[in-house]
Amino acid sequence: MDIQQKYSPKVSEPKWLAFWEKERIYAFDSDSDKEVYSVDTPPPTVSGKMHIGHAFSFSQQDFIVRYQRMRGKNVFYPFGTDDNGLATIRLIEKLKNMKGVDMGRKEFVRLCLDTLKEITPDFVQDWKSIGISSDFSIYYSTIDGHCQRISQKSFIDLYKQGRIYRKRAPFIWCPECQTAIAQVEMRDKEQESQFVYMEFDTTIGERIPIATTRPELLPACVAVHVHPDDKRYKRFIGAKAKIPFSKREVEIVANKDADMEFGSGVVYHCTYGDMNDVEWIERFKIEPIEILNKNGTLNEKAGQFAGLHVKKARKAVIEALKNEGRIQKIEPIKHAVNVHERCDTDIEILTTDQWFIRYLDLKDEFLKQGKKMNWFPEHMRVRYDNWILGLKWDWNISRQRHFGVPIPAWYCKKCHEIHLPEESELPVDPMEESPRKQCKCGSKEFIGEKDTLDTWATSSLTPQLAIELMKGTKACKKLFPMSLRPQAHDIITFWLFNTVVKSCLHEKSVPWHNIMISGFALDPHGKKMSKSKGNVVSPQEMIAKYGADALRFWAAGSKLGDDLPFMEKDLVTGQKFITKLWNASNFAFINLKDYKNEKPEKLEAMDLWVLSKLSGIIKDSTETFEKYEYAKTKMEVENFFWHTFADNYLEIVKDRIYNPGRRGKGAREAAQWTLYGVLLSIVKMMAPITPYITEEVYQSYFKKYENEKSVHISSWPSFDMENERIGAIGDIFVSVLNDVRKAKSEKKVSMKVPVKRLLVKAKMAKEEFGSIKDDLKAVTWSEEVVFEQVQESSEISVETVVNL
RNA sequence: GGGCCUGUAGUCUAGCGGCUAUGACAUUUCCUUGACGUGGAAAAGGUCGCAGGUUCGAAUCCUGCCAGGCCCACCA
Repeated sequence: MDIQQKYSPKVSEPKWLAFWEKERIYAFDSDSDKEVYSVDTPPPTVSGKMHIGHAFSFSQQDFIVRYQRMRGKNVFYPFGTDDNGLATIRLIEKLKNMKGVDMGRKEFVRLCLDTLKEITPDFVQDWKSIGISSDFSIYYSTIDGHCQRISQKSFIDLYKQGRIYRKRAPFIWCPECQTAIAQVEMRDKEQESQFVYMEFDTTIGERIPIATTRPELLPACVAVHVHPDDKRYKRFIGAKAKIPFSKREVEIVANKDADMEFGSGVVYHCTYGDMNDVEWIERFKIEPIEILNKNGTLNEKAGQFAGLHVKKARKAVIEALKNEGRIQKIEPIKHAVNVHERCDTDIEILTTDQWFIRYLDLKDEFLKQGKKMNWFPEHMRVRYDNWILGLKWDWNISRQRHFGVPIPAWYCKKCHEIHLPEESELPVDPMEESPRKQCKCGSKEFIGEKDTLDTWATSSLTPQLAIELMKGTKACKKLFPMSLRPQAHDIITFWLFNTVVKSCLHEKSVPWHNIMISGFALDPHGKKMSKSKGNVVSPQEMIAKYGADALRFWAAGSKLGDDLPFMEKDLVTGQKFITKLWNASNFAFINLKDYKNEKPEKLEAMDLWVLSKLSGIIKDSTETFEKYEYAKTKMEVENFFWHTFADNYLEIVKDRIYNPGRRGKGAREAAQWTLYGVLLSIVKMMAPITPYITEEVYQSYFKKYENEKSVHISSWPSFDMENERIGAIGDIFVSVLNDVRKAKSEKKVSMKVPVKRLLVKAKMAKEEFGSIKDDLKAVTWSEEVVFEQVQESSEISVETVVNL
């Protein structure tokens, strides 16, 4: 193997990436009896390129996975892409410059699948480049036949369990995407709006003032609510209000939900301005009047305003009210409106036919499941709990979209009976195929369901999607519940919660034993990155400039769950570490040409010292890695490598290595053996964080003495040579060395300038001092070293007198 | 309005009851030492957000406040 003079990530990273793939270093062994470590890898959405947030959180999960692999586990780390959602539709529409709704369903799905085939390999390449140690041959796409089958099977199973029902009900609707959406897909948006105070006539002769931001819903007003204790309006209760521009009269009722402080204190109940209105319809048993079309325009029930879009209707209604002298005042108001998180459109409430999973009765069960899993960091569980406690509606799993996993159902044309396919028929597209059996009523004619499943209905099955790929193998049964779910904190309420729901319903079990939640990558000022702010950092550019190891090194700088500002200088720090590790290894092996891989009879005190320190680092690193505290591991190993090993130990042993004749027999061999062992341990402990440079060092130097063909499947270091007394003696040594360096620095002379007489006063035995004297003399360039034993309270009290 | 997290040197951060409060980047000075100048040695830099309390002892625990972030609710 050629050994590079200078380490270049540009050369080495593609080389080792190709090596790992060719040698299948990260392959899952499906026939093995070894303990399995299974990972429910987050499938990224195919929507362009990997972003820095991906690089951040995927690196963090990869640290843990690589550590577990080195601990000897049979690692199951599949890779998937999530591409049945709106994000994928948007991307394809953009790439192909067309609109999905203008195209036939079959045609559009075909186009999506073809386009995905083209773009997915490039997309996945980014994950490979950053060094994610997945077994990429275990791959799924959430729109492929395999996933469609499992997703549809889940639907059928839950239907049979009585958990799935279809209902015509008012639900959150996006008029832009023209589909129902879920509670979790809504987002708050601050908007400037007008707070309109309007007056309705009543049957008691007086007018009642109503404040609203949605005057256009006036034709849908079904009641007027006032607080029962509101003195201003008590007399109206039981009377009727006359709806302007119509002959309708509605009840004025008492409702404690009406906030006396807000607006005029009078609520006009429209169907539907928000989900509160839905609740009130049920509570007061009122017939709704629906005036909205699916595209956000008003229908014929809106009378003179029919045909207008909501925004235009608002102006028209205000104008008309003004003309009738019914406007008291209009206040500008800034308030939060619910919008669809994908397109920023104000959501509406529309009554449509939808499929739901009934699960509100299982809230306690979900909370219980949450407690059965280990959360890292622990406090992330609270977000999960809060979300469950705040759930109000069943899970709507149907979407009115072309592209997605079809809902496997037909309706009998004659009797409307619902028919589901057999498991063996899956995956099925009910728009293209028909049921095999005729209906109970004798009819053979069916209408296929044209709705598709919510993307989360499929991605909540990622453990099953991945594990089913291993069907029939020996290790398959050992994969569930999975060992680890890694993800970021933004989708605890989506992906994580939904997966727990499915697992609970299907498997009666938690889906994973451990959950690790990553934070976000922020811009240098601690702000969220977004395309609109223009503060987005491209991981591809950073990798090209500094290498993947440097980027991973940065990602290892933040505690799990913490957000981390991205600063390019941190990559420079990583780059320096990588160079330093390369140079130190280079130096070590220049002097290990005649290395014999056997433990020498006698080690010098300073060898024992560095080994003792190393033992402590190994112990700590292992403990911290077990607790997902890779940032601590990285920090400790880095510190040890740089300061204890490179700055001190290497300097100390140079004399023994260069001038073996001047020193006792075996002194050089002791240094060599120690150098080798310590460096190998450092390389191994850093391997999960910086996989490329450690592989380069391992392959260039260690490979000829070690058995494993890659450092990444070598065993995690474990040995214990911790020795308190040796540690203390070595610390005295380093303390003296620092004093000498300080003295030379103050005199502004080179470290190489000889010290005429070095006097060390310390609390240690004469023999102990004898064991470090030669090394000390050499590294400080002293001509004479004198020791004076003192009795002081502190064990490592040192006084150094340097005569230059 | 509720919940959770975070406030440590110019910047990012470690420490989360007891050593002189850690390290990196930036700053200053020195060292062309035979792995590395992408290096090494040293210096300066801090009311540990603010105010109380608990304790022999608080950056660390408790209470309140202030600031920032995230999630949720309200938004007629």
